[in-house]
Amino acid sequence: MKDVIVSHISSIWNLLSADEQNYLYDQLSYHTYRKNELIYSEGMQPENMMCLLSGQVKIYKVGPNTRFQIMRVIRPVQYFGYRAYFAHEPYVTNACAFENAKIALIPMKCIDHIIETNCRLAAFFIHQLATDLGISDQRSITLTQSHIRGRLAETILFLKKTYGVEADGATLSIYLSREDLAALANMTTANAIRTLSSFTSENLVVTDGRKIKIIDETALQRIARLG
Amino acid sequence: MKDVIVSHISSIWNLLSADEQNYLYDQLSYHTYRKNELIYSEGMQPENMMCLLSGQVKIYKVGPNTRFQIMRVIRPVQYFGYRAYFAHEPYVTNACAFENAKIALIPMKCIDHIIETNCRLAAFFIHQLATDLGISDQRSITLTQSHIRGRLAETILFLKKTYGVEADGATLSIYLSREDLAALANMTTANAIRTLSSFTSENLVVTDGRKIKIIDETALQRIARLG
DNA sequence: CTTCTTGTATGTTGTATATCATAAAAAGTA
DNA sequence: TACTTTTTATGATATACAACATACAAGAAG
Repeated sequence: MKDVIVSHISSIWNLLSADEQNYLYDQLSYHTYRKNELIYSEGMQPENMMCLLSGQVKIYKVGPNTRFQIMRVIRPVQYFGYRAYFAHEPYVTNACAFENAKIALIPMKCIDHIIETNCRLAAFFIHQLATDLGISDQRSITLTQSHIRGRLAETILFLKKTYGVEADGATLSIYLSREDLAALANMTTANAIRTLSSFTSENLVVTDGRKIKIIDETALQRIARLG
Repeated sequence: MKDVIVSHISSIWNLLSADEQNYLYDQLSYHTYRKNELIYSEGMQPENMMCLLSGQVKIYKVGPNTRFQIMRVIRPVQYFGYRAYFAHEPYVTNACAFENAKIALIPMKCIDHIIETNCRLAAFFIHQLATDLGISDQRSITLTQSHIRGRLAETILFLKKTYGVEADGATLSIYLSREDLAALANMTTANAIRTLSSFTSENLVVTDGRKIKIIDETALQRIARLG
């Protein structure tokens, strides 16, 4: 089992010395989460960093009016759950599997210890955090300044860029409920449905259940850019 | 001059070995910016990391409708301008001095080089980036989910926490224009003025020009919490 | 001292979008 | 099968806020 994990987490594993690999090997563990199962929640102390091996995970926050907003979606093979530990804080977000998920757990204490002497691993996290911070700042602007159509268009394009498309080159390979799509684009479910069906009648996309196929990407880009 | 800089940037200077200090000492430079002068702008390649020695700097982004939003305000002595370099991106924000500012410039190439072997410095940046990412995520929620009164109340409390108060224990020690206050709280200038004067007539704050004195902090917290 | 500019203040109107309501379709469940 | 629950869909209403307009105060510049 552990060897399977190791084969998946190569992007950090390869940064380690043989000694460090041995040290970490003993500490690795593994957990499966069922659909809609909570992985961690706001206020908890972060102990492990996680690597999603398969399935889908969403990281979200709950606002004052109980509406929830998806901050990022984790796809295999990505790491998550380390930010709070590095900031010496409890978690400020919630993580939930929205498809059955297999997750490798890596104790942050070990990571912290290795980082004391392994600068390449440190550089990995610096790069990761710096990239995520840029994305988060960009999202702040998009979510607050763009109008509904712009936000939904941008979200659809974002999903294409992040998750890619199926063999036809146009259908998003991630299937989200309308509610999650709304939580990602910061709008109510009703408006996500409404706006998506506008896009359909304007021949920008075609939907089939939760499948979204992009028809006119240029037009979507224009809508996203103008807000 | 350089020795003055060194005395100010102790939080990273102290993490360096004697050799590293000597190496960096030669590369340090220094620049003063006048009020409203641009320090860097979106699209530029990041070459230096900066340390604000005195004055005030705002980091902001411009949205699709040309409205600008302040992402963070830098106070002495804080570092900024390193995120984009670490993410291998051009700047995605603009930085502008809104009070005459003295700024130390530290070439990122040098930092990058030192980080290859100095894990303590790497850990400094990891901590910094992780903290900023948490703040950015929290702001996303506040700015999108709270209503005007909640956003302004939260912004005032945020300014108190970040910049502190004067001798009376209640007057914010940062003086922002109404326009900047609005850009920070993500609203139009007119609404910032309007809402602030509501707060005044409700005896939550007292204003005198750009001075804001907090009268009823508990009430402000309640408004911020409920959105 | 005027004149011009910039920041502050407040009222009015229009519109984007949340909220509420209802219903059909789809997906589980017995 | 029938029955419940969830998801999707669409219309009507309410409201928060942006946009616009106007006025005044305070500096800055002539």
